[in-house]
Amino acid sequence: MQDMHLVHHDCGECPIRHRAVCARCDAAELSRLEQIKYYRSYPAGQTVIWSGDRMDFVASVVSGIATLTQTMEDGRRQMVGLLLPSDFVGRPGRAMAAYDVTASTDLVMCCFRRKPFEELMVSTPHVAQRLLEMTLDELDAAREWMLLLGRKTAREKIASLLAIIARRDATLNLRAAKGGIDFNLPLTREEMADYLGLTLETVSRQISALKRDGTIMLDGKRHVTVPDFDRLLEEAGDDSDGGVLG
Amino acid sequence: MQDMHLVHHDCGECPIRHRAVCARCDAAELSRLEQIKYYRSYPAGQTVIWSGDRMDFVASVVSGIATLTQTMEDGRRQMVGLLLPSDFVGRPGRAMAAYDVTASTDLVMCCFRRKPFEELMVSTPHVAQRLLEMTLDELDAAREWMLLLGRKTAREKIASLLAIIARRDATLNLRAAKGGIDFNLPLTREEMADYLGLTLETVSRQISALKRDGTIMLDGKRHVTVPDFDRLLEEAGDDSDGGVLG
DNA sequence: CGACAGCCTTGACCCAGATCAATAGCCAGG
DNA sequence: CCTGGCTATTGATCTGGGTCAAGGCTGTCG
Repeated sequence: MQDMHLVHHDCGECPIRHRAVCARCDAAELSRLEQIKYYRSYPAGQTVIWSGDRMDFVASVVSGIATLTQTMEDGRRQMVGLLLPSDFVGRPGRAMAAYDVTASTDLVMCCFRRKPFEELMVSTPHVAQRLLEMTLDELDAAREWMLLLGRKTAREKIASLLAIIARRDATLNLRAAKGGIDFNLPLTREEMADYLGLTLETVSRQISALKRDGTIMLDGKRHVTVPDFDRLLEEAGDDSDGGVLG
Repeated sequence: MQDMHLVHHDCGECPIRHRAVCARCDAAELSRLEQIKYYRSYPAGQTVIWSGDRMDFVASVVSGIATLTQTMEDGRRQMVGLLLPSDFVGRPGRAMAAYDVTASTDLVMCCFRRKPFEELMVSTPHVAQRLLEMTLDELDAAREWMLLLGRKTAREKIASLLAIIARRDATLNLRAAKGGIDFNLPLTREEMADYLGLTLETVSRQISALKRDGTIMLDGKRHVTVPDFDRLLEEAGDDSDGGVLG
């Protein structure tokens, strides 16, 4: 957000260089990517693409947060993805957007026109390899989310979301994820509700409840402090470790 | 199921040759795969792998149906994947199973030891390409399921599941998906409940309700006839078309 | 400064689906 | 044939979270 203006003509200095779809590229591959890339910025709240629209680019989130949502005809909404810096948007080989993509905060994306990118995927295996790895990670995340949506209580859902945001925030900002943690919620109550399969009233009530019994502390509506992360994980109903799978 | 004994030493005659992870392979690549493949069979109900167990193979489902489920410590279960013939099991680059894999019917899998398969992925781009494509499809399916789990009513969930099974059954058996359709439910009421984030009682009640008002007909507990597929889709709350995205 | 617009919180009430419980069909085995 | 073990159905009741409604807080703009 503060670096919306930072447009890195040199990929070598890009903050997501080692996590994005280009992570595995060598210098030669990177320069090919550099030739077809361009940056786009969106202010918070703006829609990047509507589901069903033609989409002739793919992109990496450079800074800010984007969301993927599905909407039913009667207006029920479900967020199906939360895209943080380095996450990939779009699907090679598909011309139509399958989801609404929205900038949840101010957003900068590094875009590639779809056709050249697809050609590049065939010729530079490192891009395809990394994309496969990222897609498998997203599939795992989606499946974890399925457990949350199908089986967790409202309180567990909120605790899980806070834990995930805390963890992601910690990795992005290189702080330790143990002991007292604090972070800013990047989502409104309504966006949280859309992500968790709840109503915004229930989100609000459960956050109040977690505050009431000391699992979290709130400073304003957005700033959260977690005095005991393990306790939060317990509330989330996850296996205590949050273990990384080899 | 009926072809549990069919072990195809010649990939050319394999029923999933053109849909599985090997779909794009040329003759040379296929023969390399053929060298490292082996078949395994599991009777209905048997667990293929437990979540957290070491898993040193990956595989394609040849015939039958397998399920992926996640379980919480207190026993709540959520199915996160339904694997039909040609679907892929396991994750290259990961040694631990992330989910319980269970044979829901008698099951035959075409297995590859993980290490040789990983090496082969690097050297034969067609395998990696196809795997990426399949993973992207699964990610889309998982996200569609997130909408179902987060926002659909019990009745819509049942209708959606029936529609999906009907459609998959139709493509596998090359029957037309319009007009009166019939198929066998490959899942018990409890498995359906685990998939839909419901209890088995609710599943039973909603199936009875759909039968009562003529959306489906039941012959025994497993055989379903759908007189009007569009009506079923309406009950599922999906956009009428079920449109394929380019 | 006041007014309005967005967000958020809290309360009262309701209902879809969970839970608890009883029963029925359908084999396989003795 | 009866018995026991599944699987499924159906009823009665309970409850978590949805719905509806009324403010409260904060920041921005005139």
